[in-house]
Amino acid sequence: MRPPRNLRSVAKRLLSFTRLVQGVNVSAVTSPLVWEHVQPAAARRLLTGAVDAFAERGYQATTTRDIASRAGMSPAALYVHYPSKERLLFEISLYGHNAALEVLRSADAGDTPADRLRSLVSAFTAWHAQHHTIARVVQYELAALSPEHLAEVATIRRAISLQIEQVLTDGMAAGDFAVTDLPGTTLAVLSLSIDVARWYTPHRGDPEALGKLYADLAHRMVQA
Amino acid sequence: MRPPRNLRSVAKRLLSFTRLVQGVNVSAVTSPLVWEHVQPAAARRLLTGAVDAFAERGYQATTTRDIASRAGMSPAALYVHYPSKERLLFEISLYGHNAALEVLRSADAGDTPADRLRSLVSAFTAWHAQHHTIARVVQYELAALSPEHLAEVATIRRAISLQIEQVLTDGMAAGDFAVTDLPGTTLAVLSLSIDVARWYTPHRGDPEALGKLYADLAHRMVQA
DNA sequence: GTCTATAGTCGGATAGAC
DNA sequence: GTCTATCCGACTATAGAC
Repeated sequence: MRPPRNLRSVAKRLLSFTRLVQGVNVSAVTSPLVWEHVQPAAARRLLTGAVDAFAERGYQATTTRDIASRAGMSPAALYVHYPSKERLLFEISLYGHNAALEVLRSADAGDTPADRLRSLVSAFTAWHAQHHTIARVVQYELAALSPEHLAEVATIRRAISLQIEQVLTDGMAAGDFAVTDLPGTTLAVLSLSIDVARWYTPHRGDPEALGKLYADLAHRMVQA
Repeated sequence: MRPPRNLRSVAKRLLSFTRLVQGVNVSAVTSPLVWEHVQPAAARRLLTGAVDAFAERGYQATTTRDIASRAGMSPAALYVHYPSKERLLFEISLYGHNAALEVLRSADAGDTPADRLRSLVSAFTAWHAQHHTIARVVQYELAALSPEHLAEVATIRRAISLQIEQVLTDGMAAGDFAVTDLPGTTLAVLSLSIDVARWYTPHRGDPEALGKLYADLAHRMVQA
């Protein structure tokens, strides 16, 4: 005798939705405030559910049923808002890359290259900690994007890299930094912040404090 | 009218096997020398195929058909040598973790904490570059392991972390290092090397040279 | 130990009612 | 815009011949 599938799936979805609304579901940790521009609310719920699922289990291990369930919907409802699972990934990845670049551009301020570098590394690191679920999708799910979508985010990645490379170049020109391998050191500085997305969880400390620590470490790596 | 499936699949497998034997298949880059202890040869071909596939596409995106095909076999033959796809992942992950720890233990030598740290970071970084396919599986596929298998590799990961923490502690005690946040700095040093697995490809330079650069950067991060 | 064939399950995506 | 129901392909793993 088969279980009453309809009742079970409805109950599961209601439970999931309730937990979401009450905000106590530990797996649904993405702040909805970040995605306020995504309308309507159902599309936003799907997107935040996808971010959490992709970050937790990876893109390939995440099912559309899982995403829909986190948003309190049936699997079919997803396709009203997004044409495919990959498109959902792309929207997250594109937004995340742009957000990371914007964080860097806003942080590139200071009287000396050293001040600028500290500000950049601090902000970039804190962003990866604060938004570690989005960052995980940004940094570790590139291979799941379609070739066209990958090309689009790749241009943003180059801009991010250039932002760090420029301040190192300026610091070398001013004699403040001693860098023998510019591309290698650029990559190392970026790398330090990016890897935060791999291991960070909220119980591992305050994103701002981590940013300050990493700004210090990065500065020491390059100073003359 | 259906295509002749038998002939097609046999042809594909023969082609795959031929490329493997000739060693010109860019997707089959894992050196068989590393896995000489895996016997018989068929099991070793499956394992190296799995390493390459997992590193390239991720565990979840890799099919048993893909692995078998890289080894020049039918999907069913895989189960003669391994009871499941997850077991294949575990064998790779366990071996990789042990290899990484062994590299650190062998490298922990030198007259001063600074020499030891440089040696450790240099070797750990070079290993992640040299064996970037294995390293990618080790660092990015933990979530796909069964709880029991994950627990087993987690103990090795703690030993790896301790190896770095110890030399930092010794350097602080000797007054050679100025480290304010020991756990944070330990993680940062490890992080720098681990992230190499994410971006490294052979065209990005010599593993040994990268090791030297990173040893220098890590030393500068902590020196008094 | 390898094969062909397939069982049994699940996934992305669609159809059509409301 | 959401649902239920389902298609259809692909997946892991197994059965049984050789």
